[in-house]
Amino acid sequence: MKLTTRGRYAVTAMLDLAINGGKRPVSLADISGRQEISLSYLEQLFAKLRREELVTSARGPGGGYRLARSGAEIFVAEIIDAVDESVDVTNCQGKGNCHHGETCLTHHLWEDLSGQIHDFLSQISLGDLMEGRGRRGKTHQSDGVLQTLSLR
Amino acid sequence: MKLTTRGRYAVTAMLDLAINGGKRPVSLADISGRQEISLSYLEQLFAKLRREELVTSARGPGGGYRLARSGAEIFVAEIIDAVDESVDVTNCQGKGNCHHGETCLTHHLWEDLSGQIHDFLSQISLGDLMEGRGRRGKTHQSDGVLQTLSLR
DNA sequence: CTTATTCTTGACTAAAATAGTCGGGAATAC
DNA sequence: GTATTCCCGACTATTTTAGTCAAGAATAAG
Repeated sequence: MKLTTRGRYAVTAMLDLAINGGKRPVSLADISGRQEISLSYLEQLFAKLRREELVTSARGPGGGYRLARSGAEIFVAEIIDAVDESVDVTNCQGKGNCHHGETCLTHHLWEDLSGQIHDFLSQISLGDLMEGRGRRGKTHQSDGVLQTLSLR
Repeated sequence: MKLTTRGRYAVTAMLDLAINGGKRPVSLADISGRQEISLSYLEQLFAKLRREELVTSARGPGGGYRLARSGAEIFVAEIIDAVDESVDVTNCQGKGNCHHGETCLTHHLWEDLSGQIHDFLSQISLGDLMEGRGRRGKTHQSDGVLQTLSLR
């Protein structure tokens, strides 16, 4: 799991799509204008998002992109995975051939953490973000989400 | 919040320090050997970690670095913040001067998400990782942590 | 006190990833 | 038919990452 500006652009663009996309598709030119991301760069990102079936496209005048599913069913981790091909972290390629030294141990620990972050982002949907279930939202039951974490 | 290979190196190195550092300090040469990170690159990273008071140093033979606090009191978010200076995300600098367009809205949503990730990583300590309270650990009470998330 | 070890610092360089450009093409609504 | 929009590949510039190098300061140990 990596979290770079490219992933941010993708999530931002998808959020824009979720917000501004009703019945009509949204053109990349629109997103480009609103989010100040270059059109051609968006094209590259959406090529990947389409390959992963997170969006559908329509050509021609009035065309553009739509979310392939509802915002409640599209998770942040999916978006980031789609555009940000993850790197292999270990230098033993999981072959377990580094018997000496702690190399594999710490790599393994990192992988665990990375997996946790991924799981975390797999539980946050575009819909959640839009509904303000971010940090300070719905003060009733979903605020304080992180306090319920029993990790420590 | 950003999550790049540099942050991974830093967390890995700190984990190595937590694992291999007992009474004696650990030299960067040792970490470099075990984790296969170039010595000079480690030097750069540890300069920042020291500035943020996450480690203490001792010069001379037998010298090296120590965790400034116990592993249970050093959190992943701190390490990443120390080495990975975060970028400003908005293009209105929070001045609230983009009245037209949804730019600020999506940027705000991203900031919320970014904050959530940060909070999440602020709750995982080096000690937690070492104790196997990662993904598959202590199957009794701390496994399934993520299931307790009530975000959705 | 000398020496080897280790941190400390800054400047520099190489490599990789990111972000953006360009030009042409295909589909399609009007 | 024509303007609009997605689609695709190649190319380039910029930034970040990773690594190198060289000089210096502190200090433990002989």
